[in-house]
Amino acid sequence: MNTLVWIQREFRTTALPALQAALSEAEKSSGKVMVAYFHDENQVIGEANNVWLSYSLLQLKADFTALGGQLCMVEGEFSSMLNQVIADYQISKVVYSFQVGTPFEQMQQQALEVCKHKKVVLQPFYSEFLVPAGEFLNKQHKPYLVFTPFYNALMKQSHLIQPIEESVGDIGLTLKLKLKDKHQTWLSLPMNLQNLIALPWAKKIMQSTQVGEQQAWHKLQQFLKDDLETYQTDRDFPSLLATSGLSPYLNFGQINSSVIYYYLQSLMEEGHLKSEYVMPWLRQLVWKEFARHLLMHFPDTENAPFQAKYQSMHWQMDEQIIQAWQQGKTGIPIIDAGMRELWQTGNMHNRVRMLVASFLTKNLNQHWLAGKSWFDNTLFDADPANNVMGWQWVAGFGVDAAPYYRLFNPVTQSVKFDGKGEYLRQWLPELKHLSNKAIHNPWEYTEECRLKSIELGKDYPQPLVDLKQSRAQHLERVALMKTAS
DNA sequence: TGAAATGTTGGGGCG
DNA sequence: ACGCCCCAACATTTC
Repeated sequence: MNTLVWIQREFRTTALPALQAALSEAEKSSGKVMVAYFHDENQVIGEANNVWLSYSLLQLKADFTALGGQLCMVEGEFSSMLNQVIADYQISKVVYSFQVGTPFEQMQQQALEVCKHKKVVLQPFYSEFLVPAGEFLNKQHKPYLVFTPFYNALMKQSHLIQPIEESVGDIGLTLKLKLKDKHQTWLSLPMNLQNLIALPWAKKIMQSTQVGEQQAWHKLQQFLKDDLETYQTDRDFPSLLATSGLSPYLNFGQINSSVIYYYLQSLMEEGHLKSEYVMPWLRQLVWKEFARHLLMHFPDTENAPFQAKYQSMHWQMDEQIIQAWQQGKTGIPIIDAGMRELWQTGNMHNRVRMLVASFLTKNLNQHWLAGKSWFDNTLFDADPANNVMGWQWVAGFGVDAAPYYRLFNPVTQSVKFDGKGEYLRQWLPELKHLSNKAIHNPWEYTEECRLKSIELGKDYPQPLVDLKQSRAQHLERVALMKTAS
C-alpha cells in the first residue's frame, strides 16, 4: 500500500502536512512513499514561471537528496501519467496540497477522476491557505468581498490560522520506492524544462537569483533585519527596493504563509519585532490570501468580470497597441519603464504593475485578459489568484474595486512615486539626461528634449495616446455601458 | 491602493 | 506703504 505525494506549488522539505501524513503512515504500515511533480506542458502558468519552476525543481531535488530522499519529476499528459504512476507503483492513496486557479484546479479535477476510476483515495490538504477558504466566511456565511473586513476578521480570529508542524518525518523513506528502469528519466528535469532553461535569456536572468526553501528563509531574515521598519513608508517607491522580494518563493511554496505568520508572532512576543512594523507587511501577505479565497469561491473570474454588468464592456484587441505596451514603447515613461523592467527581469514593482494595468485597460482600452496573459507569461511570480484579482481590481470590475472614475494618471503617479526619476532613468537610459521635471512627460518639454538631443518619435516614442482625451473616453465608455444595462 | 475642479492662503513682484 | 495680481502650495469637494 503505497502513497503518492503530488507536489504542485509546495517546493519545500519542512512544514508540509501532505508529506508528513504520507511519511508517518508509511512508517506505521511499512508502505512506500513516492513524491512527484507532474509536468504537463499544456498545463502551465507561463514561460517565466516555468523557468523559476525548473530551477526550483532542481533545488528541491537536491534538498530531497541531501536528506536521503528522492523526488520524481514526471513529464507528460497529466491524467495518463498519473494513471501510469498509480498502476506501476501500487499507489493506494494520493495526497496533495490544494491550490486554486489554472492550471491547478483543472489538474485537481483530473486527479479526482483518475483516482475515482482507479479506486484510489485522494486527500487534499489546505496548508497553502492561512485558513481554509471554504471555512472563512462573514456573518452571513458568505465570502468576504472587501479586503479590509476580511483582513480585520482574520486578525481578530487569528487563532484560526493553522499552525503547521515543521517536521515532516523521515524523508529517507521516499528512497525506498525503487523506480523502474524505464522511469529513471524521472530523476532528471523534464526535457521541455531542460530546453527552456538552456535559453540565453533564462540563464541570464536567473544567474543572479537563488531559488529554494533555504534561500526563501534567508531573504525573509534579511528583509526583517534591514527593511521591515521602512517597509510602510518606502514600499510604494519603485526605486527603493523596499519590499521583501518573497513573492515567487511564496508562490512556489518554498516558504509558507502560516509558518511566516507564527514566526513573526513569536518574534513580536519575544520583543524582537514591533507590531507597528510587522503588521503593514503582514497585511500584504493577507492580500495574497484574499486573492486565493476569492478565486476559490468565484472560479469564473479568471475569464469574466466579477461585476456582471461589465460583461458588456467593449474592449479592443489591437495587436500593435498591445505590442507597444508589451515592449515598453508607449511613450509614457513610467509605463515603459515598468514594462521594460518586466521584460528584462521577470519582475515589476507592485505600484508600477497597477499603473501599467490601468493604462492598458483604461487609457488604451485593450482587453484586460491580454494584459493578464502577458503577466502570466513574463512574471516569475505569476500567480493565478493574485493576477486575476489585481487586473480586475485595476480595471474596475473586481471585488472591492476602485470606482470606475478612479483612474490613474501615469504622469501624476510618476511624479509622486518617482519624483527624482531614478526608476525611470534605470529602465529608460535614452531619457536619463532629462531633468527631474521633464522626465515624467517629455512630450511637454520639447525645448529641453531638443537641447538634450532627444528626438521624440525617434529616440523615444511620442505618447501613444493623449492622457486627458483617453481618460475622458474611458469615462464615457463606462458611463454608456452603465446606462445601457 | 485617485484625479480634477474648486477653494484658500500667503509670499513676491510691481506700479 | 499699499493694493493688486499672479501663482504656488495646500486643502476640500466632487466625480
